[in-house]
Amino acid sequence: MRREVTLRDVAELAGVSSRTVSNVVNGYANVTERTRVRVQRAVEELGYRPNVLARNLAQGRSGQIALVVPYLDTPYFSELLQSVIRAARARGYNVLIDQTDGDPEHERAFIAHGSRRLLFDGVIFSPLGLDQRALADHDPNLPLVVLGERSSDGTFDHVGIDDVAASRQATEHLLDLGRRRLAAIGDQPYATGEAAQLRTRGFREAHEARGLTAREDLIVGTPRFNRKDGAQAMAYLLDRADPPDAVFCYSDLVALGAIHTLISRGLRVPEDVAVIGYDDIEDGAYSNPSVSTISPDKEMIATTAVERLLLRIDSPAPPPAVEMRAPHKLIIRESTAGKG
Amino acid sequence: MRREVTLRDVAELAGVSSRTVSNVVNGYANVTERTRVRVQRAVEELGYRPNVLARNLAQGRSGQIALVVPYLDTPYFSELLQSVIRAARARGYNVLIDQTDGDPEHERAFIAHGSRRLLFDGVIFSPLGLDQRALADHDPNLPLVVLGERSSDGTFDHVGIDDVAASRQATEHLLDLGRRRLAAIGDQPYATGEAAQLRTRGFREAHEARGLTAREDLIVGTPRFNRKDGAQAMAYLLDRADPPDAVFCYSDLVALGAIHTLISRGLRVPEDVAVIGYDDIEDGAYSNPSVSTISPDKEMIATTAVERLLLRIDSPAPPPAVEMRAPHKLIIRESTAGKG
DNA sequence: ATGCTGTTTTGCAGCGCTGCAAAAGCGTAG
DNA sequence: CTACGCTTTTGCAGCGCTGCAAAACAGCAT
Repeated sequence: MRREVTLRDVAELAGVSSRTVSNVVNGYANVTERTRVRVQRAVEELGYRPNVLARNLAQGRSGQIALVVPYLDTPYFSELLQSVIRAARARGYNVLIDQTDGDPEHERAFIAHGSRRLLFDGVIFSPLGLDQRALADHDPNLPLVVLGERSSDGTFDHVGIDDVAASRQATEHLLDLGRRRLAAIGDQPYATGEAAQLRTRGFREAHEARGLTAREDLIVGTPRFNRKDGAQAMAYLLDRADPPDAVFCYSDLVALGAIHTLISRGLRVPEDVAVIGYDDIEDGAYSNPSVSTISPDKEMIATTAVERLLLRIDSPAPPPAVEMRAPHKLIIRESTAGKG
Repeated sequence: MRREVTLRDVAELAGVSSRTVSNVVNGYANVTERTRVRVQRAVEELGYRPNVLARNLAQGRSGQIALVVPYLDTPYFSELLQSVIRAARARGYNVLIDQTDGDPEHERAFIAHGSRRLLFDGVIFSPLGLDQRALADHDPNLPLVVLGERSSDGTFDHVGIDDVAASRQATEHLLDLGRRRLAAIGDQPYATGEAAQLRTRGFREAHEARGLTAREDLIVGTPRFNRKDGAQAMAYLLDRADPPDAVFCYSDLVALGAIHTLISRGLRVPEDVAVIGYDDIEDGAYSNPSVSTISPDKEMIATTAVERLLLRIDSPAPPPAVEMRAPHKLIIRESTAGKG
């Protein structure tokens, strides 16, 4: 395996200094057309390609950002991931992915002062296991953008949607159908369950706004937002004396699990039980029945997050922390509206 | 922002040479307990963390591998991705992800002699837009492991499952149910459609093995293996004079799309039409009806790929190319067997 | 003491690039 | 012909680490 071609090799062939070659390669101003052409030719003749590692070291930056999410096989995240990669690539950055499984230690390792630090210039982070307080304890020099329901403590940016309003909207939709025994699946009444709690709040507020009272006994918790938990929670609800006639699920996966249980028990969706989800993943649009849902603008969340992060990376003094709300909308499908 | 602590800083404090500090930090042998402790203490006192960028340059390696797949929001890939990350992390490597959208240019850029080259020490690549010939034209110095249905040309390793056998098994399962008008959805009769063609071959062979003949007019092509294409192809099949009584879909997403069409037309699955998919994605297990499928051992594919790649990266002379077959199994669910 | 062997520590060069500031070139004005 | 300001090119140091080979040390036998 022969040695790689270096700047110096090109310089020698072109008869200029290696610094000039660097200038040409990086498209700096103030290079005469004459030399530019000469260098360009030498570059091509030798098949020179810059050594990213050396450039990184010299510049003290890696040109990479990390995207840290709890689960990659969750459609919501894999759909988001796509948009993040696209946005970052457009700005010349690579994306390093990591899945934490919601493990607090793993999450902490990514935002703490650690040896991985230099591998990325900043982090887009969707926390699950770390609560608000633990989040505050991040490497102060690490540009950080947080996704989801945590709020900013002033040292990082935060991008999310208005969960309370969205949940309220979803619940109101169920009430509009005339349903009155509404269940909610997905509550998480502990420090790291902020997202869930906001949705529960929206669920309650929707009732109150109509002079109704949410049935507290129909609010069921789940450890995760996946199909299995949804299926189990639904089974639990159906085994009660007075099962619900509508269910607000805190994610589409939960909704899919719940629907699976309903159908296999011979119930009809939405006739017997209407179901609405949250996240607008692709599966929900093609399932039987298709799933009504809250659709956050993922593309916007991703591009906003990347933009803010790069701004943070590039600015010498940390810019003021920003709270950003991406828009969302209610999408009505068969699981609440029935067949067309 | 103050300067980072370097090896030299630690060396000074500990009263040893910077090389010794390096030895301690990297756990090299031949360091006396006395010095190790002294250095260790200095490291902690100063909060030293090695600069990965500098290490990379000095060692001429990046400690990263790239995983290049066509689509990240396809559950098959996002599930695979997880396992790859886990396996790589266990061996001290980070994973850089890229999605190509099946664009041949984009794919080529990743395996060709290019400036990104140094960013990763090797690539695990699932080609879609590049055919066998284009694949051969990769940077010979790039350790490469290819996933899917291409076969190796001797310059890279290949990991996949036996598509023909698996497809045959799926088809035989449908025949065992007594169905005789079998359709196949997903054929791609062009250079980059090797995966599809192997599945079609298996479909035909299953018929032949029983002295039957596959209905060529019921083999439908699709540009991609997603829900929408599955839904459309199914609609096309149902509009025929003699619609099929069973369908072999070349991916679970295609199957989910097909089932969606069937149900919305008022047909019963599997009573009227039995459906089997391919890939064993999680959705298929919780859909209504749940989807019978061919389940490739993804965990094994991922770990094998990573292992081979690292072997290739670490060995001075390129090891001989290997063709590896991961096991698969037939999973029978409601879409062929009905409710349990 | 001296030589020998094996272990531990060190010094230096160099990975390939970019930042910085100085040097060279060049055109115009005095 | 010299001076001045601007553009273009250069040289060098240094990013922080590791590879290599030499140096220092230690233990033991002679």
